[in-house]
Amino acid sequence: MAALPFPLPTNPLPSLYTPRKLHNSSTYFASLNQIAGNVQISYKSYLNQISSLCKQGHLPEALDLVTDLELADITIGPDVYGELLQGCVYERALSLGQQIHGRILKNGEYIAKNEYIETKLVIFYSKCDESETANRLFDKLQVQNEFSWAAIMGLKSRMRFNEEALMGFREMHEYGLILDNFVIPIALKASGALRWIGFGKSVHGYVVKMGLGVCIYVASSLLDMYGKCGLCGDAKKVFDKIPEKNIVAWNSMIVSFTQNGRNAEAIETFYEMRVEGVAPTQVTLSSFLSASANLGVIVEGKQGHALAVLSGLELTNILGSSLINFYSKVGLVENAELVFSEMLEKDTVTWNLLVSGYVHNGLVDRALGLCHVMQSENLRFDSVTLASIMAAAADSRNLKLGKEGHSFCVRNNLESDVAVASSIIDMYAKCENLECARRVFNAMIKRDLIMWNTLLAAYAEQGHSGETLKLFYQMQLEGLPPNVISWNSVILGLLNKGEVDKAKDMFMEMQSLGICPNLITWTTLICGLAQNGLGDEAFLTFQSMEEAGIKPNSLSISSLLSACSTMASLPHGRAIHCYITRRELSVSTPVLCSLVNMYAKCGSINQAKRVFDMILKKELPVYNAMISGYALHGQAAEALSLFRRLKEEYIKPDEITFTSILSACSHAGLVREGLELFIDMVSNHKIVAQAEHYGCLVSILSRSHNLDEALRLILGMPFEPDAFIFGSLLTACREHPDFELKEHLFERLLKLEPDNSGNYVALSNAYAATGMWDEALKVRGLMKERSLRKIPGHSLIQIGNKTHVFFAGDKSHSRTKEIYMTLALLRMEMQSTRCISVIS
DNA sequence: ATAGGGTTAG
Repeated sequence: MAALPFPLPTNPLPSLYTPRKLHNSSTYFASLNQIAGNVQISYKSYLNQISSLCKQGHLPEALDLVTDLELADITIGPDVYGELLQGCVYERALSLGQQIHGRILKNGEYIAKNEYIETKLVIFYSKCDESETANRLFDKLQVQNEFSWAAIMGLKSRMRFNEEALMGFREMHEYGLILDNFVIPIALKASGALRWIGFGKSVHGYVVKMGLGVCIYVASSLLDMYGKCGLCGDAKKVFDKIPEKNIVAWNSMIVSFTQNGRNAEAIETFYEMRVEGVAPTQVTLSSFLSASANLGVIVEGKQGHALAVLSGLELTNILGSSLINFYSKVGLVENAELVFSEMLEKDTVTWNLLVSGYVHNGLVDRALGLCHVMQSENLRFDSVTLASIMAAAADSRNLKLGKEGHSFCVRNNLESDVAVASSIIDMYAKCENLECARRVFNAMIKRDLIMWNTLLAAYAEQGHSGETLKLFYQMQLEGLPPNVISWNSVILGLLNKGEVDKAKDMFMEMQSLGICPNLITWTTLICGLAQNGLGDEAFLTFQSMEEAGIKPNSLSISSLLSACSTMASLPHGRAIHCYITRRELSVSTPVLCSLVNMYAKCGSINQAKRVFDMILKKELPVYNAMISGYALHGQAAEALSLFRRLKEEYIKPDEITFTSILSACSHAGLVREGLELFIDMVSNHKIVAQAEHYGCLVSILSRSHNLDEALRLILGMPFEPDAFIFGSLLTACREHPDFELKEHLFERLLKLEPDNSGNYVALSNAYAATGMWDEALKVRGLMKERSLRKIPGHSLIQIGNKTHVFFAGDKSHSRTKEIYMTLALLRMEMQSTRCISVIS
């Protein structure tokens, strides 16, 4: 016998491989006894040594011992090979395991046909994800026991062949094998992945019947399955019944909440876990960070980061990515960059996240810069990042970025991804390039509901109700039933086209088909009614919405407030303001802006100022709203002083600010200020002048009797004049006696916007301003003929050098004779007759 | 057994 490299233990321990419970194979015990009978004591010691070496991962050393035994001519039993294979399973040591497999085959059928060894081999190949070998061996098995079944099902589940895994589960049951606490988690995982809640629930029933619920593996799998199926309530019930929750149970609960959008509950559960004194892991913290990011809660997320550092957790891909995601979602880009630089290992997701983070925070240049770095390091951004880049391009109407992204997709074959394609379609639509959007849509082979909805929304937004409906029916012909979002788009398209009755019909029809209108449906309808001049109906609808138990969120509140502005209805606006206060709804910046806007547009500039003053931390949009309010009220001095205050607080004005301030100057006839501001905008702020800015300039110039100068300016513009510019010109030359000029402008306007009632109003006002009442009335008649409705609202009326603003139902100005005249004009706008009588 | 990023409606 060869010398041993270490002394033998004097009191050898019993064999380490005790059969797992539920094992009932008789051949297994037979082979064990056979070996035990004719083996010397040293065999057991060797087995012990081999076993402990295997457990510590010293597989080559263990193999050396086996060689020693072979050289000593000692018959090696299945137990030794079993230990070795188990070691290979722990280490996922494929090639070593294959060597051992070879030795087993060499040693003849006695070992190779042993059930225990056969099973172990199936387990080994399964764990190493060697599907083919594992399945081949499994099919050749003499006895397919619970162990081999569990291994094969685990393999199928890892390969995401979830249906197959569940079929196996069923088959096992049919063969009368016991479904133990090892296979049940696999079956539950597969049901969760497939969202087969029915199957999952029946497994739950079995678990209860067999009393397997006490097993923590089974319980946490159950909880995970319910979470994956979107049933957080059931997940919570399972969770609450677990007497001693381990970290996996806690994590699964937190993950379930996060993945179902119940972020607040995820955070709450995390705190409960902290109270219990359970130490968080990476899984805990990445989910917690995800929840914090979704809620935009900075303090919590930072606590998570601190805790990760305190717990000494490594900054792995997943934890680091979660941190980057959190910091960029809450706007702390520098922190995201810091984490990124601290990470030792980075994968595509990490890079992509920082790119998306930049895009999300409007740092498009930095995002593109990072994309270049990625490319130079031969890393590719994948479909997920591209989808978010395209969404950003869509939001910022950045066609250039969008096209760059699109061509990248084409070059890298990413456009076949439905999510990417949808975001490309949306980008083209938002950049008012419907043809390109349509082309991308048509080129797709596979189209999902979201993609159809994207295109529907694109046509609806532009008021192409006919095309929207066509698509709506086409998708149904292709077997895709529309959902609420599809219906919402159809209704929006009709409302944008002014087809109110059809929109209302659709609203009824969707309900009769069992599609429940959601918050957006209601808001769309309410705003559409308001925009089509049906204010009272809009408010009745708002009441119906409340009765239906739908609570407005901050976005729908903003929409409702702008509906009030459209109607110029102060009472309705006040009602909503009260509603906000009464319900103690959170007042976000957009809501505050809409409030300021609403009060200004409904004629109550003082109330607007009061809301403005109440805002503690004033951001640019709030300033913009207030400045535009002053502009509307002709209070140019106040607008200018607010503009100065903005600069004092180092807030950078944007193009919207300049639009408002320029229009204030134009209404007040401040020529010098207006021109200076225009130059400030272009040269200091590097803002490219848009049609609105030129429009204001035109009206400034023409009001200072520089109509010729204005016309020259338009000819020198870098783009074609749009409807806004013609509109400004028409308004600007109101008092100009040139009848033909007005008609010409009107014709150009109608070509651009045939259905805009505002153009008719502008022309009739222009006629009226020079006393051409008959012509003014004729235009009104034409409007009626074409069944265009005048939208009630404020009116800007030029008298002499000054612009006056009037609001529907506003009596506060009706003092002077001048005012009387303008009120008459206003009446005329509203009713188109009776104007003469008011004047007299 | 548990873990990170995306696309549609106002």
